Amino acid sequence: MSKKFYITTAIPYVNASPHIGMALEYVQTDVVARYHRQKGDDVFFLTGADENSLKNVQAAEKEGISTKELVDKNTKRFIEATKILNITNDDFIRTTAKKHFAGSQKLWLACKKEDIYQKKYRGLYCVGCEQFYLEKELVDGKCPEHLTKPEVVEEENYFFKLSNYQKKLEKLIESDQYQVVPQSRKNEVLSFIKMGLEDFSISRSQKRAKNWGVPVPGDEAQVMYVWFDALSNYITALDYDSDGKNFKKYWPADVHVVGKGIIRFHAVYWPAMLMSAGLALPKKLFVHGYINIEGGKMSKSLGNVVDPFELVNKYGVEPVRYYLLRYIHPVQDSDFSIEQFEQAYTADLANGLGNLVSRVAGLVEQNSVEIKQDKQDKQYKEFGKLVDGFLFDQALKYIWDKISALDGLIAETKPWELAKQGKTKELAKVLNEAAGGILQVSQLLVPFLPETAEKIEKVFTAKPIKKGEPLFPRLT
RNA sequence: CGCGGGAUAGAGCAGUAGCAGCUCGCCAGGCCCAUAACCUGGAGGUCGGGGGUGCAAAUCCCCCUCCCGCAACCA
Repeated sequence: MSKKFYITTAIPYVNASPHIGMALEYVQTDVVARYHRQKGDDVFFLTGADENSLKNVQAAEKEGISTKELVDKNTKRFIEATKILNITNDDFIRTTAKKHFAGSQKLWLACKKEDIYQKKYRGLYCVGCEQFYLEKELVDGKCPEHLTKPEVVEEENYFFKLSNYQKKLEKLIESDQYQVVPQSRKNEVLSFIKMGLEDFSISRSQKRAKNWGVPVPGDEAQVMYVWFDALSNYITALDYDSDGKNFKKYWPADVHVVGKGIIRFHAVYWPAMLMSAGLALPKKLFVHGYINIEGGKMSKSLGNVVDPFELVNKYGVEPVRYYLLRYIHPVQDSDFSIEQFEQAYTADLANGLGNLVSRVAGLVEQNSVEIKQDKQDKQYKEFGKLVDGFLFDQALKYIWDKISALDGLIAETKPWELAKQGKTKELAKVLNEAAGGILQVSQLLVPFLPETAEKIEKVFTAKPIKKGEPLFPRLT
């Protein structure tokens, strides 16, 4: 009986095409999913799109198209991104889906009555931005964007009584019953909780929501605040609405993967909502960092957005996956640079792995050596720990240390000399060791660079073994 | 006193107490099987600054400087 493993990414709002940051999240999550599949677990990997965000409405207005058209168009781009990045998600939830509407409404109704209440909210609202501002965010009492005075708007909304869960949440996080990784993020969450939790709004008026989003059950005048509905995607995708078999089988999530910007929603709001509804809680929250460009934030207005499509088209999927996993720090913010990317390509992929494969395959072919497969599945405890700990950079370093050791082995044993001297026995021994090492490397590589791993395995299990084309041609 | 992250060789980074390390670049040698790839050796750092604890600190404690994010109904 295999173990179930449910892993999710966050669902981005789709007001624009996906950028490299989302690609990072996709790839990281994909590695964990593939790793668990390789171990024989019954994996369900979910990703999707938040289509109910007001940002989508605003983006559609700007483009002069309907919101529906906009989300259809942009969600398609996110789905394409998962495809070109070779992401193995089992489902892609769109929050405009019927079952999502039904599911998030069901969750709302499942929450304890005393946890959801109505309250008047009063705030400074900028019509231009269509959002509320805090006093301190204003410049001279004016909206920093439009330089106009915001209106005082009063609206009655539904609130969630987060304050009821302060103690429970603190214990939940503290005890690692819901484990926040890395530790520094856990500390951040704890100190946030300890500062005192305020109730948060879970609805807005239809008017403010522009008639877009999930209606509050029993109150047509209100639409769910996007977080309430967005978070529920993790269960609605499993057919929570109909109490489907996926929900029964896979919930709770084993890992939620999210960016550092939305940690509170996942570490605090989400478990509180689930507790209120009497549902099981997720087990782990992995928080990754952001990708910076030359030390600064990536943003459209600065025109420094890195497009994953362009990268993949130019260099191929596997180098992009490799770079994101090896040189973008798994949890800290990291700089992206194309120079570093190309350097990694040349040094690690072309000169390192690619060259080693050609080298050994060539030696085997030239000397017609027979490579015996020893099919013993070796356990790499240390390596497993790295992947389970989301230390993708170190896991790849571990693999590349092996590659480098194999290059060292060849330099030391000089197979070409053994061949000249007619020492066929020794030659066969050395080349078997090298080929065996490469096959081990390809096994370790499977979750990270699936296509490359497959190619390597094909080369070294072929009969007879042939050198073939370079895995990673040199950049010109 | 808002919260967090960062400051380590020319560049990019790893390293949470025990001789300061990796990749690229640079210099010198080796090899010639391989994608002008591979291997060995070398130069280059007072680990942001100051103080403290320890036999021992990049690593723990305190103070300071600079950089970058976030500041809850914003994904």
